[in-house]
Amino acid sequence: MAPQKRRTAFPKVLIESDTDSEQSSSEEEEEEQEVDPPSEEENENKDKIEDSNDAKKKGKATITISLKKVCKVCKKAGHEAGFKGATYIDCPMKPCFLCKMPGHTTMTCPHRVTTEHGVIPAPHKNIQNPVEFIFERQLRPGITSIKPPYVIPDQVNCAAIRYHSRRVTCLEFHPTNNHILLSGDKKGQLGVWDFAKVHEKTVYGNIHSCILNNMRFSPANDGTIYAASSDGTISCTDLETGISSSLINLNPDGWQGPASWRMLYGMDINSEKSVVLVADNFGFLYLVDARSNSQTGKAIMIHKKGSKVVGLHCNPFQPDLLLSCGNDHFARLWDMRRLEAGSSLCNLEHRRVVNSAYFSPLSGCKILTTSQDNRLRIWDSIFGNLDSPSREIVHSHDFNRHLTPFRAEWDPKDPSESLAVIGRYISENYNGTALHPIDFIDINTGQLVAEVMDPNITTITPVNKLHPRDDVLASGSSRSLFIWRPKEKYDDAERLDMRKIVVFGGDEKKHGKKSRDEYDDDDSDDEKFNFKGKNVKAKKSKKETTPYCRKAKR
DNA sequence: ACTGGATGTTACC
DNA sequence: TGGTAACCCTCCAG
Repeated sequence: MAPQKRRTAFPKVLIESDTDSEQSSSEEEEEEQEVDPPSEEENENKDKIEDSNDAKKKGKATITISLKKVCKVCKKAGHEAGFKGATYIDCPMKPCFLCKMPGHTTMTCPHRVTTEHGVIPAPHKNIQNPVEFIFERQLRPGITSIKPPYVIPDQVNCAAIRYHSRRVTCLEFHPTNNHILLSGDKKGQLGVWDFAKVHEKTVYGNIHSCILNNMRFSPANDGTIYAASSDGTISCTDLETGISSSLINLNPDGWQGPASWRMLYGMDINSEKSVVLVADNFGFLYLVDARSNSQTGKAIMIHKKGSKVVGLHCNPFQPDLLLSCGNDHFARLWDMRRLEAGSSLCNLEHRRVVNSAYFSPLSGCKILTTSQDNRLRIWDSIFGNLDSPSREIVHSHDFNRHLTPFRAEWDPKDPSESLAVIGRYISENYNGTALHPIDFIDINTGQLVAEVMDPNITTITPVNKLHPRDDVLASGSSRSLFIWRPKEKYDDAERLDMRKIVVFGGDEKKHGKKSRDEYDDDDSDDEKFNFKGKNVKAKKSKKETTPYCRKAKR
């Protein structure tokens, strides 16, 4: 850094305090703004250094520090945005934080989550192509339209745990063992937790060196998990032994700068073809043969060049159909037999980045997407008209760079394929506490079926997964994991005392200097890694098993 | 009970 | 088209 000259004489400091305006009525204050724009200008610039002409002549500057209260959102005086107790007051100068439309705030938004979400109904579609006709005649009857009553896991009465040292990024239930939950975090750690025996967990710490973005169980072996990471590798880990190998490593030469560092985001497995599909941050799809552990063919550009492909999903019913989504504002439908750049069957347009796109879990006929424009979109039939979504549901799940992106997930048990779960970004004031519920939404009507929360969980819960067989919800909120079950099925005695949240060792505050790597909440998801390239073919993961309760959280 | 810092995406030039 | 400032409900440590 260039050496700086010290001023010989300290400049005159003028402090504009807020006292004047507080003494005057608010009406006066507003008037003052209107008739005297320069003063507003001054208010806008807190700590502004202003050289007066007089001072300039003498070679001294006058520092004007404005202590007048300004809105932290728009920097204008006369109002303030932020929490008043547990209620957040929006800045009236900005468009609605929920639906993004100007003219009102979240409080008065017609889509505000109170009893139901805003639904924008489908444009009337009366064009029926032959495929759609056949679908309606032959396949639709297979999907029950009779909705069984929803069972909502709405109480943390089983287990809560914290062993991740970074925010949770993904969750996966074991395909056969009902009590095993796998979790990945921003640091790349993989947790295996038996939530029936609350204290039993294993954390694999050296499989990946940064964000574990997605994971899937091997369809051939339920003791094996595949994971895609921003370190550019796909790992294949044996859950019993912790032995892990890399299927591919897209950064064999290590860190050569952000322009070349490839990160893996979307991942899924096509069990029919025994192919692991992954996609990277530059728009490319890679196919890896799960038997030979080798890449088949070349990488295919499936999204806009240079854009992240954050989600991949193979159709559960029709294995040749692939769904992808990413930062180019599109979800795209592909035929696996004809995969090449620009050959998508369909492009589902969104107004902003698409966080996730999933086929419905049973029939695979519907598509549910989550976009950064605060809308869930439902396409009712992949055989029908996909030019526009059948419905848009306004829901608060905005991007915040410090959070794992929200993804609406289907309930895999719901035979009517109408229930979805997604965490909510904006809070509500519940008895004086600002809480961020987990929303259960009927995607046919847009109605909010349930909002699930616990007064002890004040953090946002962007990661949620419903159990494939049991009435269980697993959620990841910041660094913690929670297991929810239906209140109605358990009496209060079984309710978990949230003070007994289990926090395992290795996460406890250390005294003295902490290394940057250890504690900074560095969300350096993409560019600023400091790791050397690793190209490990097979390695034994370090097992950190700490079977004791370390601390009771308030 | 504060405050600072980490840093992805977008809008704008 | 590339570079960069701005950015609304975080979260945790100090």
